[in-house]
Amino acid sequence: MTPADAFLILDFLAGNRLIPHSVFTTLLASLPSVSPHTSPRLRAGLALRALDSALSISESSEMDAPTLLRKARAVLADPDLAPFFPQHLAAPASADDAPAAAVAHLNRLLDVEWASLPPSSLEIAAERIVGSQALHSWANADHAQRSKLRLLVGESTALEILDTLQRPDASTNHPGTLPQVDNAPETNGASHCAQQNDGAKSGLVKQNAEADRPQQDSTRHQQDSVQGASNSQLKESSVTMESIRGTGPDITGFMEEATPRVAGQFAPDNIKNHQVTGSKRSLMERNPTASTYEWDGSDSEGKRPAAKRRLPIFERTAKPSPTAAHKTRKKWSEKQEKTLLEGVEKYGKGNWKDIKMAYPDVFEDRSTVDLKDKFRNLERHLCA
DNA sequence: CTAGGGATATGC
DNA sequence: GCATATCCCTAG
Repeated sequence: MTPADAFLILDFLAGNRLIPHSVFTTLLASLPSVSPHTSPRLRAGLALRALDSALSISESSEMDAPTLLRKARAVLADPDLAPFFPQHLAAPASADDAPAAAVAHLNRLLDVEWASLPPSSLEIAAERIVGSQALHSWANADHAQRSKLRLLVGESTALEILDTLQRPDASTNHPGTLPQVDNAPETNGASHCAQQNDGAKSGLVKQNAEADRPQQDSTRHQQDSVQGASNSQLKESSVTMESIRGTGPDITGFMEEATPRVAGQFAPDNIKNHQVTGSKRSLMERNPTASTYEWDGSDSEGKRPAAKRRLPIFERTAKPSPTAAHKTRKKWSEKQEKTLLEGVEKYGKGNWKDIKMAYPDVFEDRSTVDLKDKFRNLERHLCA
């Protein structure tokens, strides 16, 4: 398992409250180490998990409230964890409160924080292949990619999506349930592209106490349904890494470069729109809150009147730049350069994907190609 | 996905 | 202009 894979799994598991701490701890010990530069979400998940653990009644005997409160405060004061608690959680409950009330209050806050964790990278990827963006992803996939997708989503779901795609009026389809089909349009080229990279060391995730606080205040997401689904698969204590290791296609292929360079269609807020109503939303239904936007945001492109519908097919090239305008140049920070060198030393030159995934926050706005290009430059310096 | 060549922006 | 850094395109 690559460090990148390990990160994806950890990121998902740590933020899922329904996975028991004992199970999580076992998994953590058997995964390759993940760099201390782990993502804010992962760090927040680990912090919440620690607090959750402290507040839970231990085994047989009921613990008294003062003891629970003491344990919780110890966690909140832990220098390794404290930076990752939201302000209102980290602020110790007022000393006047009765311990029982303080514990109850903390539990309530904890519930809110768990529910507010943004979706993990794996969940976002799932959204891309079976959720709101499934049609887009499948439409752009070639034959080999679709074979991979089929393995990931299961045969029946694949058939539904492919059938929807094949309809001539797909783009103007009305919301509704997906039709059932019973034929298999493609041969199944099961492609197992398991990656071998055992350079990973074992160990526990270390917390970086001076890293940024998790910035979750502005964008809160609900993920109850996702958590419920994952729970059914993973809450059995018999889960082992063998059940995850080396089975199925490499999902990281669908994670990388999630957002196009110039314009993206991924609006995180859309995720929560699913399944909040009773009936299941069709994959064909256009997400009412979906939006496209320019990363650059330099001009007022959105205000174009309806006349654009009459423009010929050259419309696209009439936009700001003929060849997808260069994204605003961003100088590499010293931290990024050092991290890149560290990554190359650790994972080897050429394993840009692993390096990027090992330091998600450092390279948040750098693609693997950026990493490669930058290292090429750094190399030139050394040779000169 | 990665390597390598090319285009473009930026600084002098 | 040229050199360099960053970004883009594409073959394998």
